[in-house]
Amino acid sequence: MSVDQAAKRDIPDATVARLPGYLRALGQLTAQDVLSVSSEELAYSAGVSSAKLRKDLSHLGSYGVRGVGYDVAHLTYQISRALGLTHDWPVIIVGMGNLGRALASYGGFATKGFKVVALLDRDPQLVGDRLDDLTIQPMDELADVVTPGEACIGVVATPAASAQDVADLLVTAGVSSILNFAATAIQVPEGVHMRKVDLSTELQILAFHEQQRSGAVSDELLEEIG
Amino acid sequence: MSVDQAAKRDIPDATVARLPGYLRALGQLTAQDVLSVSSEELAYSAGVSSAKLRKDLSHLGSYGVRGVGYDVAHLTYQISRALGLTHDWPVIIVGMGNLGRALASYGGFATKGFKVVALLDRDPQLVGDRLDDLTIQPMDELADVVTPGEACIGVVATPAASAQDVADLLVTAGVSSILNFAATAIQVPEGVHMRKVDLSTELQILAFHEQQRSGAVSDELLEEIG
DNA sequence: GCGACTTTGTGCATTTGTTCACAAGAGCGT
DNA sequence: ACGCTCTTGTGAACAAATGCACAAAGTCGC
Repeated sequence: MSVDQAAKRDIPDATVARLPGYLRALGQLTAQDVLSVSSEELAYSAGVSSAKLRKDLSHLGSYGVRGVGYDVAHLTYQISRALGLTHDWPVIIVGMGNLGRALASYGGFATKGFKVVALLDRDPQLVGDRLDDLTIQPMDELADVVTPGEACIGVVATPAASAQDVADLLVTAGVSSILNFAATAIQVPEGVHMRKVDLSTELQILAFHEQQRSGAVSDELLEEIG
Repeated sequence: MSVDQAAKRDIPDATVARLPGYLRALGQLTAQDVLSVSSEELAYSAGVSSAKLRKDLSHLGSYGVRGVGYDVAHLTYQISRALGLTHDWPVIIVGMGNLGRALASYGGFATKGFKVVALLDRDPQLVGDRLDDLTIQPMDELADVVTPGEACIGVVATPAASAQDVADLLVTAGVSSILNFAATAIQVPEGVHMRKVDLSTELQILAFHEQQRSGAVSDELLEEIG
């Protein structure tokens, strides 16, 4: 095993979760023709502390220059490589309701690294509709769009009720990474990676903090009175 | 300050982030007329370990019965209360493109706890369109829809380029919690809570793990050969 | 009532992540 | 060549989160 691979192997999860943010900030700098950036500046753009940024980057290797900063283009390349974005990953979206359609036309895929290769829906009414360059296909064509041996990411954008069934079908077809937008937890066998994105979860977390804030205000008032 | 409030005060962030998942799992149990559930079962439904679930719940108080489990209705209430969902929070959505519209009609809001009170967009073409029960309003009516003194959650679903401007406007209008769906990091003043949901970030994290997997496979092959 | 059985709640050890503070470099002017 | 200034990279201290294992506390059958 090369040293290089060993270095990649043990990038902490917390760091991996932040790398896309750095990549995006670097993209904005590139668009502004900025050639070099300090950890302080990049950290600000990405919304983290500079110490955290430097430690994160140190897990990838030593790509900065002391006294100067980081070369925007080179760091972009190194992070892309660490994340495995040197080639495009095929993405399949299942569920062409409001959300599925929004996702399909979302610029997020245009970002280098992903390519939507198929849109699926169970509803015969939707099958055949065109969206951008793709035609919506029925569920039973799933096996045809997954290339055996090639890794592929499945996006579940169906109602909660069918999310588990869809996930099972994806796994059976050989998809080993699933992004779940449905409003339910889904179970996947070991070895399959699953991430969940959920509007109401995020709102509820915000609600908690709002409530904490108002609670704190009440307490201050109470203390003043008491 | 009551003991109760003190207990709520120091719920760890990691726990808060998982409470919505428990709440959802409990909702499904309620729908199935299940009255009582063990930590093992509930943990499975929510996709966490039972030890983690029990420790999480222990931060809210002691609402289980040893040897029996948790009362579904009571635990639902306690978690709702801890999250501050005992009354509805008003939500404003800014940006009525594909994503904004999908969010507005998403069932996630129907979940008890939130109520969309306004839809805004900068584009005069969209202003006046109706969506469900609401009419899309121009940006300059923002001040009118935020009730002074009442906490409110703002959802940013605009293109990346205008996200920061929109966030600034929201903050100025008095919104103190922001959920950002735009493909960019935004800066908010201290005291304002901000969370970010991003498709490409999630895809990139999945890509990283896929790449790790394929790397691991290569390494195994190399070891067998060597 | 009492013992067998079940499941919670929690103290403790371990792992993971963050922050601090500074030595080690690298460029620059003289 | 040398010292000055800047910024990285990192060891070490600190904090947060997780997982383990079991005592405490309940139910149930008899």
